[in-house]
Amino acid sequence: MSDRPALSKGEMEVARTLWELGSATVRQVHAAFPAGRAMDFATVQTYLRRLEAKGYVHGRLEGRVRVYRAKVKPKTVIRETIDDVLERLFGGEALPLVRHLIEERGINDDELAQLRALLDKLERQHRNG
Amino acid sequence: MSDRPALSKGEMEVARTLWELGSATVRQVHAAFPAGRAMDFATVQTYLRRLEAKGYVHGRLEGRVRVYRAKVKPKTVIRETIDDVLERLFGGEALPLVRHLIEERGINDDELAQLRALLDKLERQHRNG
DNA sequence: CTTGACCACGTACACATGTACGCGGTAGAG
DNA sequence: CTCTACCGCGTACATGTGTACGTGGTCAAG
Repeated sequence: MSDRPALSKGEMEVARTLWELGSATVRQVHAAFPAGRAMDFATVQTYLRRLEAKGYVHGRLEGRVRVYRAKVKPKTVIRETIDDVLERLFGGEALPLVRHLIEERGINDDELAQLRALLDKLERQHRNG
Repeated sequence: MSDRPALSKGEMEVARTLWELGSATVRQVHAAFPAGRAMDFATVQTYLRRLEAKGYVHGRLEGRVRVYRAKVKPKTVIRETIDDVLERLFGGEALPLVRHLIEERGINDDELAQLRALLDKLERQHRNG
């Protein structure tokens, strides 16, 4: 299923930023980084280059500036990443992770309600589908 | 919060096996590896050494054999790992990940029921606590 | 005592990752 | 035209990771 090399933590952060921006130059990605998680301009540049080498983004020279845009959708990357975590931490089972998230991390009333709605929807789909 | 160096993928697998065994020698960990995910004996050994260096396990010579046991609980590692994933992939929000797990990965009726029960329990806790 | 099985431990090594410098080119300011 | 600010790109390098070999020592069988 997964063909491209997986993303490292750092690469992931840069990819995430690029997804948010849609399309951006090195400088823009660099600038968009949350304060407190600053990294050097050149570092961002390297990450983008590596992301391109791995096939996750595509960069095109527009004038004298290279503009990058994502080639792989966040959903895909998220799925691959989560699949991996699931495999390594829970033997591939999704439910234990859901349980962990709900039990160990605080879920507030609002989120609880959203979850419940989600379950309702799923149940309807099961019945119909 | 997290002080020890994070576990790499491979280290995680070995740690997981050790958690299952509770306490084991290199050979036992090696043998306990699921077929299809075999790795060399020496590789397991190296991982255990590194896990010890990172403070995750503790090995003691019992007779002429080194017996390893986990120093850090799975729950702790899982939490740190998930926190990390959450941070990098979802900006720290737990709900989107739950949503992803429920929507993108198949959850069957049985699991759905379990989830629902979990939510009920949580809701009671919220009301009482 | 000799041989074989087994093990701890040091060491190795290629590739990945995190982080960054510096050269050489160019667009715009003066 | 010259200076400056900026940028692409090649390169670097320490550390992390995946994977493993070989040496030397020890217990057990013969």
